[in-house]
Amino acid sequence: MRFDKPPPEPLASALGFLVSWNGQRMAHLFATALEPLGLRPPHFGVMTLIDADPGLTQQELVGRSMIDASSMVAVLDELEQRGIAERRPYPDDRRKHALHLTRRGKAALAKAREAAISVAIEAFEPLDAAEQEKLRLLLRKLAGVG
Amino acid sequence: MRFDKPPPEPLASALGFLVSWNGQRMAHLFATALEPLGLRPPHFGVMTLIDADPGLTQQELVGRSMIDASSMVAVLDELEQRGIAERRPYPDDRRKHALHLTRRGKAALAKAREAAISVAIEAFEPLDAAEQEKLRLLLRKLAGVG
DNA sequence: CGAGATCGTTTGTAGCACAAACGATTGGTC
DNA sequence: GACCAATCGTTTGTGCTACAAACGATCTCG
Repeated sequence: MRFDKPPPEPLASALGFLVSWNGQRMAHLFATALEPLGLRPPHFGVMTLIDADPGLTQQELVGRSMIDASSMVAVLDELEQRGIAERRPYPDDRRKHALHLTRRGKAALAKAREAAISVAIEAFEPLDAAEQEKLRLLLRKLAGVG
Repeated sequence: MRFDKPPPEPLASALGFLVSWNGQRMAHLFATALEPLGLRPPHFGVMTLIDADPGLTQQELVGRSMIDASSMVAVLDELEQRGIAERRPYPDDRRKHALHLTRRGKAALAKAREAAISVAIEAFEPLDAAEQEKLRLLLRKLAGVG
């Protein structure tokens, strides 16, 4: 996808298209910002979830991340292989794994957060603080968040 | 991706995530609405462009649609095979093709437009007219449109 | 005419969603 | 205590799309 130019005019008037275009652009910027760290958005999301709630099972991660179970296996394999996360045995149920971040994983997450914040600041620069807040409220309402 | 539930709370507060989530949801809803017609979003986009400006070359379509040249070949192959569009010889340059919609193509586009409009109305139902307009303005500004 | 650019095309790599099936393990039931 | 169904993580396969590189045909320009 090319995001160097704003969308052409007939499309830029359609609200649905605008929502979709900005969304894909944002996802693309985010992925680009993460790339130098060797991470893709799914990795960042999973790392964030594990950090917020250590010991989560893969099933719980799937439920919270919108990543399907098949892909989750691959993401965790990569995180584990790189020493960022580890699957520990889950007490009382040998089918499950308890996911934890390693020390290296927490450091990597901190770096990734910096990149995410800095790209967000840059991306939303066209809007002032009040406009950003208004946008947030509208999108929350559109998304159906209380 | 699962869009049946609103995004989980730690994420729903991040503006970048909200933009991205709503965008992907919108794209997904749109694709689903188009599916019964045997069309995918790229087909609809290309059909719309050809209809608005008959005789466009593939290069011009690529420039206006954010679809890359490789994929454009496949999209046009499918549209042509289904009798929706046709590649006619381009006057003065035998490398180029002039794209046109067939009568059947125009009918298919009309149907697709109905589906698109109806899904848009449904998707933006949580927002009243004034809110939708405010959202449109904010997103245009964010996208860098005039 | 010849060199270089352009247009459409083909091929290959990669990420991701989705669906189906599998072994290991668990829990409930008779 | 044995059996059956459900669950968890996993593997495999299909489909769509972005991206990059290369190609033949054709055009343009010197």
